[in-house]
Amino acid sequence: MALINITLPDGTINEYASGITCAEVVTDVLGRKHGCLAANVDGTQRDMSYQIEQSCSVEGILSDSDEGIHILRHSAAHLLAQAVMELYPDAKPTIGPAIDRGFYYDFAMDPIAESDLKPIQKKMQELARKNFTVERVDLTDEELQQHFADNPYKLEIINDKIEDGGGSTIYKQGEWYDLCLGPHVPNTSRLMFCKLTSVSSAYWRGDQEREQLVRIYGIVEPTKDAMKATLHRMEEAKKRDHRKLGKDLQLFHIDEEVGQGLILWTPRGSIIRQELQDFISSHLRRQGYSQVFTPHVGKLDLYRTSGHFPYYQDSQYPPLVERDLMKKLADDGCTCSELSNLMKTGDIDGYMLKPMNCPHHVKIYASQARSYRDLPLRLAEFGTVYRWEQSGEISGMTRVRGFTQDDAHLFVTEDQIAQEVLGCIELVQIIFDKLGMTDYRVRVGLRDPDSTKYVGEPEGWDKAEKACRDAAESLGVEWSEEQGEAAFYGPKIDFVVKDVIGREWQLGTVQVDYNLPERFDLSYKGNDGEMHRPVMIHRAPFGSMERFCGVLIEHFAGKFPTWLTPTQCHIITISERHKEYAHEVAKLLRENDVRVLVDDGDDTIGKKIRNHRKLQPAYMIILGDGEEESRTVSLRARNGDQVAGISLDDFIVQINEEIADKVSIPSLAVNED
RNA sequence: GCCACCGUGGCUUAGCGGUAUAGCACCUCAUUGGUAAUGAGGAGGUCGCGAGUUCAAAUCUCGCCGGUGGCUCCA
Repeated sequence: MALINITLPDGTINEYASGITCAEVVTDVLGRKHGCLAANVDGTQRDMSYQIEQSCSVEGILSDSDEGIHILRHSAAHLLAQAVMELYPDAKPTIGPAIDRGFYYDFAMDPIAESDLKPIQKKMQELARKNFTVERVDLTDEELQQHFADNPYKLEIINDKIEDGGGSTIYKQGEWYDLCLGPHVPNTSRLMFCKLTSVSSAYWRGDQEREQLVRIYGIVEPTKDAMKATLHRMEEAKKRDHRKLGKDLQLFHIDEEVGQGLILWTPRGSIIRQELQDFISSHLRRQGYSQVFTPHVGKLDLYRTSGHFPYYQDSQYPPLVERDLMKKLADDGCTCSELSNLMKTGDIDGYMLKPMNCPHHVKIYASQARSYRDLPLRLAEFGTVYRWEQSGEISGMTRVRGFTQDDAHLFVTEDQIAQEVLGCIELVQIIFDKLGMTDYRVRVGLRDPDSTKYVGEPEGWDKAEKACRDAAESLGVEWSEEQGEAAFYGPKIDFVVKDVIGREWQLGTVQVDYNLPERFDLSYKGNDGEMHRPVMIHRAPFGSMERFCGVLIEHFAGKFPTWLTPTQCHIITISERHKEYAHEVAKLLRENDVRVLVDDGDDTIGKKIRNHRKLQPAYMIILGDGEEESRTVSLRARNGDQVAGISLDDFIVQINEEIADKVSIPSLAVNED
């Protein structure tokens, strides 16, 4: 028998007989209890049963590695399908991949309820315990057709994805088998710790026009402890959900009578928003932006010119038509669809809630003759826009129908693009740094070189794309280039963050735009005396105040830094005779721009502390005889730390410093170990 | 929009065919208390909205409104 050399991760080379399996190699190296699920053979993932014929490198894949957990999840999806097929023989399995947080499997079957998951999960555990060997089998094209003859979904995949004559593989465990490339765990006992989390619907191949499938989600962990830890993490995440905290902390309210996805900022939430806006504004002024204000509506014609009305109608609130015109049309017997047609063709006009601020800003640019000396012209506005999101998409503050962008439009010459894009990015960096937000990724959307849908000249695009890349690079965080992800009018940079349950949300965006200046026929006179077309940069570094605050609530888990905390100090009296001093302290703090709240009620001190904790003030100030006599305050921090006897004057100085510096964690009363 | 689940006073929640349960918050009284619940009392709900079934509906049925999770991270 031929001998082969196998290189191990540490560089040593062992000699084995050709045909040895991955499992045997790994066992030989790591011992019987190696815990590997599969192996990398020359960098390619293989099953443990894979027979090695030639010299190569081999590395075991452990269940707690990224690769390992992925395999575990994928195998758990198979186990789920096996369980569902035993309980619902008429179901047709379709696809079941591993995903970032677990796995899912889609079935063509009658809808099931969440309560049906328990029995399925039980069946999975039962099957896992039977410890089926998971076996890879090579099949020819004909055999594949036979094996999946009763499953049109699998046949579609076979026909679409598998080259003729190539055949493919299935994985078998017991009687059940599935079309799959693998690799998979060697046996089902590895899948003991599974939990099905939810059931929902999905369309076959994500296409709304196609069959609706039942999707079952689950999570799997290699050990009982790992499962416990994951479940605990999920519980903790729930506690910092901005929708829960928004209610607890009285930051915002959504009222069904006002409308879905429309945020009412309560007094406490408004303070946070206002502080953020002030912060952003101060940096905008430094960067040479001009603040503007524009109304919430504009004429339909404006949006015909910009292209919003014809192209994005489905995601806009329906247009507003003047009352007299409406009446006249009604008297003439005009139907709704006729009205809609008349608006589309431009035969009648109306108004629209603005879906974007750019057309208004463009009109400010165009209100004067511009010369190259005016550029770059940077127009900024906290502009509120309205979009008709699908009802099922709406969620808390992160997906809404009315929101305020920290918007700006920069009108620049082509030569200025790079520098201005960089300026936009710098602003994001300054503010993210201040807020301690480091967990975000940057996506640079570039044009698809093979497509012709893009407006503008290729040379301009090259420059703009380079500007976006360079800007992203300058941030020093994870960023990726995505070809074909550019808007048709220019490349862009997006900032993406995750919420507590791991969903990704796009916050800010910087977009270079050759299109709108064209559509609105914008121009400026260059130093050559000729007329030129400016380029626009759209940028909303935080996306919307709503989404940004939602993400921020979760980022801080409701424990905002002092400068953002709605009520920074809650003053608590020990007894009734300290009332006067408490109000004196409150008055003094207010005069020094500190936001305070006084509780001079007759609850006990313990009770008051307990109650006030719910609102997460930066500090509680406890006032009793001692404090009053010495004109001091005693502080209690959020973590329970206490400092007594700080002179009132010192405290005012210190808290004002803390507020001015925008430190992320209130630290005045925190004892250092 | 589509699928599943959910909707009881400001918040959390019991009840799931005989006109509603508790805690917190709120108000009153007593207590004047030193760092995560002092005691007693009180007020507050047409059980999301509308229809239907029934002698009787928070409870069953249907429609609507709203919320939650999900709707390609592809065999």
